[in-house]
Amino acid sequence: MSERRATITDVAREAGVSPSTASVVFSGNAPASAETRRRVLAAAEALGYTGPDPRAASLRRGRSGIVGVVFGGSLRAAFHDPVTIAMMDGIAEGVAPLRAALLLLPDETSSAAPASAADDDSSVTDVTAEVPSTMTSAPIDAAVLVGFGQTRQPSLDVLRARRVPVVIIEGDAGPDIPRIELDNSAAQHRAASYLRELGHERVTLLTLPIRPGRARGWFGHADAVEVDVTAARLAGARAVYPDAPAYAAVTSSIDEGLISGREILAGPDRPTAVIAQTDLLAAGVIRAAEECGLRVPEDLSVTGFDGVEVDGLDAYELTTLVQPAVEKGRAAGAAVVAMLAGEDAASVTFTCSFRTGTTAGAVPPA
Amino acid sequence: MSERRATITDVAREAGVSPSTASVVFSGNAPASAETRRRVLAAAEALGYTGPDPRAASLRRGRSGIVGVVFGGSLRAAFHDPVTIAMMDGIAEGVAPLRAALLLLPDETSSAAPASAADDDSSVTDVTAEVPSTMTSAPIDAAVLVGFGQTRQPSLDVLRARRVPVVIIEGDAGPDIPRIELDNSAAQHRAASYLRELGHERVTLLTLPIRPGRARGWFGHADAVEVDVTAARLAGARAVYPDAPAYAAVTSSIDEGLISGREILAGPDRPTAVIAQTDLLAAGVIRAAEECGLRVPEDLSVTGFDGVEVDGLDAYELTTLVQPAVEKGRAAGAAVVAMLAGEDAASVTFTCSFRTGTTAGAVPPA
DNA sequence: TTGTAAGCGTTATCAT
DNA sequence: ATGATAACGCTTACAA
Repeated sequence: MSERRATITDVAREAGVSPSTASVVFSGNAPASAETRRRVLAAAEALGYTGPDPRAASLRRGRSGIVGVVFGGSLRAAFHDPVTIAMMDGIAEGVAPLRAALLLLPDETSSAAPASAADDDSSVTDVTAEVPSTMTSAPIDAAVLVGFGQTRQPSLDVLRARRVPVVIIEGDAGPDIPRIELDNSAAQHRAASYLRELGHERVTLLTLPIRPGRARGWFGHADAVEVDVTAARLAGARAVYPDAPAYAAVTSSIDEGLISGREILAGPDRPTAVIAQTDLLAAGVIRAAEECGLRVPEDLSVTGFDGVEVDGLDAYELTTLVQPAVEKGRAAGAAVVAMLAGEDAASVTFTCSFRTGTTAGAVPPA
Repeated sequence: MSERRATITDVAREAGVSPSTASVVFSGNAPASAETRRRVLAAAEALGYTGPDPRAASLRRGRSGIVGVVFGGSLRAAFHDPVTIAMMDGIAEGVAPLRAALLLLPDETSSAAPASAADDDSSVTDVTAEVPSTMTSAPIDAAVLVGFGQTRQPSLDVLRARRVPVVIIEGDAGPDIPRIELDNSAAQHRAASYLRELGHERVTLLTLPIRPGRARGWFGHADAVEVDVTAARLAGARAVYPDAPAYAAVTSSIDEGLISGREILAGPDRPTAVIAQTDLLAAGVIRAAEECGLRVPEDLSVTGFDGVEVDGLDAYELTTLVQPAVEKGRAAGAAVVAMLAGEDAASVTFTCSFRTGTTAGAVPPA
């Protein structure tokens, strides 16, 4: 009932041409006469042939037309972040010349399964043990690493061993890997300076997590800040306000900002300004301020970071640092295209622009 | 400088075994002695061989280990919707037995590019013309269609022609395609009944778009509702409130709900309850109510739909219909697994559960 | 412009 | 438990 699927050879035979000619008609990689094209296409239609099998084509070509996007966490977490989504958009655009599609590769550490009995027998290290199987067996031409901490080294090792070209966004993967970066520190410095010019002295910093897994709360100069982005933005703020109290959130969301904001605003020495490390956190702080009956920016100034559209913040325009998220993705995509073309891709650092919104103003009179 | 990449044949030779034996060591598809395994692995390490080339393996196996996820729009739009993200999570879980990765296939209609001169010459229809090239050339084993309107028929045709197993979430793709559905109408009916029991008479419906591209605004019984989800939920509400005024949003977001909410609450005959078709819209309506100085639920009752966590709605627990979004995805994944195993997958309809939150209460005294 | 030929690297089958 | 062999379906030199 279901006969063997037609191949390009069948189509060629039916059309009375050679397989290579038929191939050329489908790929367009060489000229073919209109008449030949017509015959081949007609034969294809007659046989229900829908075009070259991508699996066979990719073996022969050595390219699959797929670019992997590796996240340092769950899909859910990644897509909760508007910046990540914008970057994905950019990556898709950037790799467009390749006509490539994006393969989602979440890189969650699988709990290290105890290996088989023969373990101490073998001196051979199974480097793939702590790496999702898709990472080793997905037919990707290149990979973009997103939001990568030091933690994900094993996956990176696998990719390098496979000689898959890799570019990393916001992270350090060693000297050979092109990086797409942001001027986090300088940018945050600008926002802090702005507040200082407005006269703010009592400023609190609301940061991203300083360490994976650490609980929400205050931290001091003694606490190590292990997350790069957090550290960079923190440094920029600290350059202006060296001794500002700092409070670390556990994630970037409005609700998290609200919870953190409540605590920050509850203290005896209430700040006149809060520098939040993301727009979502800033939005939450604004909510917290509203709860306390504080007006923004009259009683409290709030700055964010990212420049994303925060859904539900309609009434305000956030004073924030707008990062070119889509362009970061686009640059990563372009880097991939370059590497695949045999050129070597340079690292890029993007610059945030400071946007004066409506959420930061003069320091309130004492 | 860069010599040819080692193949499994090289590894086999180095290890003194046959290629098929080496293959077995890597795939685990047949038993191999510990000693053989050790030798092969050692040879692989020595040669820098990182495992079978996925492209070759997928040609031979006839499987790529990739499941496509097709969105009826841009990635950006898709990932803006928390329900979609939850579903993606579920799909990933559902296809886990396949050890497959997910390929993103946005299905935006490319502006029909005028074809070459020889056009009227040819009677052969190029069915792929209005379909993204990735759809025709991506090595996917199966596809999950998400949020699909009638619009995307061409892509579906391509997939069927390629004989790629397809399952569709919230949409109708014809009798042969397994569907993952929700009891939208019945569920919405429950929420409406609840409001009626609370005594509400003046109720306004805030719906999803009734037609792609239509502007925000009021609509009546005469207006055709072309979007399935919108129609189903609307019908459920209309069964209880046949003549309730209805207002269509243009998307599902808090800000959109806020804008719509303002207009809904501004009228002369202000409703005592709003039935919103999504949680995000409901959240926006609540914001709008707050703006007018209306208390929820004392002055205005609001119900949502979806049961997602709305970031920034901390103070309320939405009265809503909780849909099993993750399970929908999981079911789609399971259907894919079944179809790939040669079984045929049944359609599934999931049931929403009504959650009594804090946003709907008794009708305020006149 | 079209045809011929030679793989691309792997794995399933069937012996042994 | 291991080995020999034959595809999997296509594309690209190269020749005509």
